Amino acid sequence: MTENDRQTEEKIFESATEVFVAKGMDGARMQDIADLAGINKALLHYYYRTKDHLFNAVFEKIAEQMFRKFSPVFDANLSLEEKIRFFFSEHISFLQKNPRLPGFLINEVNRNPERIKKFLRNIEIEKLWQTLLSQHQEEMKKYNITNETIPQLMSSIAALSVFPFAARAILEALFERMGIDFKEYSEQRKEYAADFVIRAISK
Amino acid sequence: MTENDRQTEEKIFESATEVFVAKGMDGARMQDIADLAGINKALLHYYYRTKDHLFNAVFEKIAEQMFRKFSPVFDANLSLEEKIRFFFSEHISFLQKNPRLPGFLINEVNRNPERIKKFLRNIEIEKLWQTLLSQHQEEMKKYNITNETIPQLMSSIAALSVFPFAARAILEALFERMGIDFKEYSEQRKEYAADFVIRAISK
DNA sequence: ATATAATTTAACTAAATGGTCAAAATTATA
DNA sequence: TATAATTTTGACCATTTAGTTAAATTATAT
Repeated sequence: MTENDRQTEEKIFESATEVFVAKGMDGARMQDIADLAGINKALLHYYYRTKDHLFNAVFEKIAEQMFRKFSPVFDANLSLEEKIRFFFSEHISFLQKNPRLPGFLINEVNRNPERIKKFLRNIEIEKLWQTLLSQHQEEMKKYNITNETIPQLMSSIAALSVFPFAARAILEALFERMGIDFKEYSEQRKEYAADFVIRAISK
Repeated sequence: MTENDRQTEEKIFESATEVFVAKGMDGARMQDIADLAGINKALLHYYYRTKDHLFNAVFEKIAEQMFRKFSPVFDANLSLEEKIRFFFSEHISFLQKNPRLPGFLINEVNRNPERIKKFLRNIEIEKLWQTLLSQHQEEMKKYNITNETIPQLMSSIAALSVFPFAARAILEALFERMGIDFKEYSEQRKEYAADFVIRAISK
């Protein structure tokens, strides 16, 4: 039954995602994935031949989700400032719903740097890049953004969005003793980070 | 022989650090640590009873190193701006020498959030906090830093310093195709990040 | 209905892994 | 130098784990 089929495969994939994200590739157990999916362990191997296959499928999906969130920034017919606000709002909303993804990605990318290289080869970064540059030539002059500082700026923007979620456990440990709630903090962050960047690039 | 003793114990600890940082707790193998230390696996258990014991020792040391780098900021008789520059310069220099620590910490802290909570309980954060507040009351007014935004600001500073190293593999994959060298980037970053923050908090 | 194909399971295997132990080697001590 | 204490080792064990297999069950086509 193709319908039932799809159901089990999907259930396996969801369970695998949950376990891999929580425990990482090395910490994840095929048995745990099977249990969570409510199926036999052998069935995992029927749908995804090996742990590696299953993990790769999960990783690709997650990486794709993470990076997809960046792309609207490149098309949208918005000013640079609007794009920055839009990005933080969208990306942090996504991370609020998927708070463990940053930690997962950072872990796996460190464990196997080749994987992300291969993954990014399929994304035409140069193209997106050129789009962005041509869309904002005048603004970049205005904001004093040069080719030299673009990587610094881009990585700073990513840092401000992603880091709090990657290091969430540390921040929560600190916040706990200051009476700060992480949820509140991350909600505030959408605006704070956007303002922060915009002030930083305004001379 | 206490001297020789110290040597093997140290060698074990160094090897364990290297392997744990590279592979994480779950990915690390006691055999690999023993091999790297040039000793028998049984000897690991002679000095550190279990893998957990050994890992805890390594983790504590690394966490301590990471957070120690923050503390001079609290004593130094410097202006807020000087402290910011000082921090980025010092912390990024440390990370250049220990580029894998951020990824390691983020991974392990996500795997076991309790560990970092326990660790931070031994650091008198409230005290450091109060020191900082009292040292810079006027400047905080000048920069429009309120009690509300302090967590946002602090986490932003940490993010700008730590994130590029945690996500180094991703950045390198991107930079590779833009002809940018990570070493150069991280050297530039000390000044860029400091300027970035200072502009961001100046109205 | 029946044969064929696809899905699911229980039981099993081989390899890896953390940990143990008794003996050997080395070092300290009387 | 003899003896005791410590350090180091090789061989071993129990458990865990990814992966296999053959049989059973279910769905599909004729």
